[in-house]
Amino acid sequence: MKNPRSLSKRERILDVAEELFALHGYDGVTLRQIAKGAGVDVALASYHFGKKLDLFNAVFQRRAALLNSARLDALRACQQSAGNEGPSVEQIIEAFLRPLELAQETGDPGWQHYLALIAYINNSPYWGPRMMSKLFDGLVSEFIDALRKALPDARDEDIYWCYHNLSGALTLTLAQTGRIDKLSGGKCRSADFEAAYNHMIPFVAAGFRQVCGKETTT
Amino acid sequence: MKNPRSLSKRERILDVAEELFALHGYDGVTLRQIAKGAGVDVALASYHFGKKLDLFNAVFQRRAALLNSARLDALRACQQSAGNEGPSVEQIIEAFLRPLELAQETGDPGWQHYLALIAYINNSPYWGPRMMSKLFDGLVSEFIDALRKALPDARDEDIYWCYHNLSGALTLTLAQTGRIDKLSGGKCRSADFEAAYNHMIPFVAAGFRQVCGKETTT
DNA sequence: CGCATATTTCAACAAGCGTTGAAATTTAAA
DNA sequence: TTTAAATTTCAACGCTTGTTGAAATATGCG
Repeated sequence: MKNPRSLSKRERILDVAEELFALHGYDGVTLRQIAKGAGVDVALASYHFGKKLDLFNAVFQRRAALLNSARLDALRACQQSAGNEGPSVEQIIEAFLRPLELAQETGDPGWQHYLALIAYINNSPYWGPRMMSKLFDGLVSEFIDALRKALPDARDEDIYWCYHNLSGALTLTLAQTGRIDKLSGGKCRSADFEAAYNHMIPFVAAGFRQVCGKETTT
Repeated sequence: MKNPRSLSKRERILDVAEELFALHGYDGVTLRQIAKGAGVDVALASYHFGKKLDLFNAVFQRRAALLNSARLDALRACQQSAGNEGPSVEQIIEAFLRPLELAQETGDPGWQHYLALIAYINNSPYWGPRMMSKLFDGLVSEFIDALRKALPDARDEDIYWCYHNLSGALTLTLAQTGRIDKLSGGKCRSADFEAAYNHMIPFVAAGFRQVCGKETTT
């Protein structure tokens, strides 16, 4: 009985945990809330995942590999199509951001909750260092290498600070706080990731060029 | 006995609460931890502030007015010195960011914790809409008005998205997660706000110009 | 000092927490 | 159908939580 159709309840626990953790953070959610949301007994979460922290990690890990490979594929693709001069800053940033749109493309609301959870973790002084590095530093280093090639005159320090700005803008987007909706009087919608990226890509690319000097490619 | 020298313990509770809330979030901190950190009985927090949520709000409000007026003063100052063409994008962003350096200038570590708390709240889908708007929307609107004048060709929508990018980059900086320290191999330090702003200002200004069209002023 | 008020502690409460062992149920193969 | 394993629930545990009323202490005024 390795894998019967018990996926249902186990998966439902992950889905509810994902949504609640993204909204209220690790300490703001109880196992009983998760169980109630999933229509399941409290003890079932422990049976499937162990401690509360293990469940948190399971939620975090569930979509990590898929997300990482989607972004890495996008980077490889734009590198391939760019010849030996390498891709432009815009193309690299596009590869970094566009795969995140699978959150709406798949129609799975879980992806949106997951990205909000990433934002929560990335912005947390406690969880950030504990969880982000192990899973995302490899990917980020690849993108930074690509940016270094596209900006050969740049000092390393400047590239990292620029990436930091990119990461912050992205993080606030993923967090979905809805603040821009109110500020703009409805002209902008937090949920419109495509509009967010359409503005973020030229914005960030111009910032990189300003701080990190001119490019070699086009 | 309106105001004897009881400021000591009351203030210590606020200081400890500020630091712990910034690090672990609202639900990640107990009143007993705060009391223990302040060297005080649990009940004292309730006596001075009421419910836990009231203490949270008190921490949030304590420095809000001072911070807001410092930033507003900086905006007024750069508007005054800029003649009737108005200040440039750089000058406006500088006025938005530089006052935050009082966190290190005053030598009061509480300011750093406070700014990290702002970052936590601003990035939270739960607290963001509940707390940021009432206190900061007025200030933000003033800065956006100034940016609109400096970028007369821009569509409103574009300005708000660009501000969103600025806000995100700033938020991640204030959160002090230390991720950039590790990623850069020590070349960049999260605690070095001056370096962060020195990179953020030209980065963001270039982004605004790219997305929002050319300026009228110099 | 003596007194009133503000501050602080003490002690306890009801409720909710994560976790666990054992019982009940479902499942899949024989 | 029988059987054994996987899944799910039940019931309870020891502990911590936020909050509160009463007691104790400190403070400042006349």
